Amino acid sequence: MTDLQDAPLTTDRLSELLELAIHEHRLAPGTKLGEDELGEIYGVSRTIVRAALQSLAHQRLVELRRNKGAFVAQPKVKEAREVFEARALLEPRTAHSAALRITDAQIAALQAHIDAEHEAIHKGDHGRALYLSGQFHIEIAKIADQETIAAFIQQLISRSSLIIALYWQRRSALCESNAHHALMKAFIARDGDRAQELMNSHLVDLMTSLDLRNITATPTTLRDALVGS
Amino acid sequence: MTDLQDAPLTTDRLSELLELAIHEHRLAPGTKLGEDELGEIYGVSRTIVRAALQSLAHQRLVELRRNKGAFVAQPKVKEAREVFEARALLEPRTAHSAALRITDAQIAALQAHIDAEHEAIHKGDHGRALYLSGQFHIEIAKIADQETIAAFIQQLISRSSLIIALYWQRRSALCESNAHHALMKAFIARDGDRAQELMNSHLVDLMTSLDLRNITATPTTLRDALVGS
DNA sequence: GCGCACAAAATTGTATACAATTGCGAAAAC
DNA sequence: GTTTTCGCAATTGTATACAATTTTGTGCGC
Repeated sequence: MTDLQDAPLTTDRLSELLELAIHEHRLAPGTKLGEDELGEIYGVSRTIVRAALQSLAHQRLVELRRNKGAFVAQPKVKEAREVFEARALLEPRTAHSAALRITDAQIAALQAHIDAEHEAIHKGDHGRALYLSGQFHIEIAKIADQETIAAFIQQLISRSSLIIALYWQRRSALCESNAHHALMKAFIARDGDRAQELMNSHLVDLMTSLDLRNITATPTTLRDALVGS
Repeated sequence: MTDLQDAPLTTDRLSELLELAIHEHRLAPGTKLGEDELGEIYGVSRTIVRAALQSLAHQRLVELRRNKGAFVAQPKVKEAREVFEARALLEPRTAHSAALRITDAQIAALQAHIDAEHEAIHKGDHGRALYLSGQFHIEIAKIADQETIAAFIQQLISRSSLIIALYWQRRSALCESNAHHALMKAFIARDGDRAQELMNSHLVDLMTSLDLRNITATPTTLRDALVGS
């Protein structure tokens, strides 16, 4: 369970590990993240754990309840909508910029990324596939050379992963990365307008594949219902 | 110097105090924020101070250098551009939504906000005027009922304050809140398109009032030049 | 006088100890 | 048998002590 390298974990590294676990749906929304528990698992003191949890709380991946502890966040329906509305504002234009700036090397890297995504799907590792699928969007923001927006998108992608865990409705056909493939073609053609349009449809597709009708944010499992207030 | 209420400060409260100080230009970019120093000033232990500094670092208001300490951030020219590009992506559409949703009570509150802004300018309290000017934008995002986007805008506004501290060129005529007044009229008319257009021009105006030509991020004072790497 | 090396002081990084709050459970009362 | 209440266990909040790193200051050699 602990890292292979027994070098003491830093705060940032621990944050990354936890973020990855959440992103890959190994940690379900509502799960309690006890400080002592995490500290023992990763061989660090509560000081480090607390800093990492605060970091994740800042990204809205973790909810801190005073004197209660840290829990993997459970975004409400309203928050889910807001996240996708924010993505709709940021990502299409960013894809546009990326298409105009992308280099051949970056195209190759993106293609490798998609290949890895396909491989994960083929292996049935849905968690990793979902993670890579999100990273694809972040890579685009980086290609657009917009670090500030990329940071926002990164947060929104992570939160989207939580939202998918809670509100995904069609269990089959996870991560139809046809959309990513189509985007690639637009990038190769350096067609900014088309990339923007494709990204927009992609996000609409994603959102409509969620079930955001029900008002109550139903926890996934019975246990979560008891743990979460 | 310390708070009137001698109740022990919480992490969040300390973050707010420091953020306000940065926003009002009482803390200049590059200023070193020593942990012991802050702890003594506010009567809390380094534990609290560290948490607050980490929080501010997440908002990019403070830069943490390992084994060196915390410093008020000094955004580079590229970052300054990125911040305003992100604002240009988020705020006009948000103003549009706000104009369609705003209630009479919210209009009154916004008007009171503008009045307070004018008062601060009249008193010559430029720091407070700048702060209120930023809060105006955040209020709009809240009226649009977009908490997620509002949080992003809040961060961008704070960072804009640092950018203004570093790159403002016309020293006179600070915070021409005519723009805010014009926006108010669009809100009162519930004219979404006009609000969106006005917000866009307002941001362009703001950005063109900066001097982002020079490649080197020149520190404001000689001391900063020595402190900053 | 200048420069390098080593030592001391100061500051940050981390762990641990203690305080406060919460939640659970057992015991007692009805 | 059910409910209420008190107390203990567990967990988080905060402060402090210790370790590691950086910076500063001093002295020796050239």
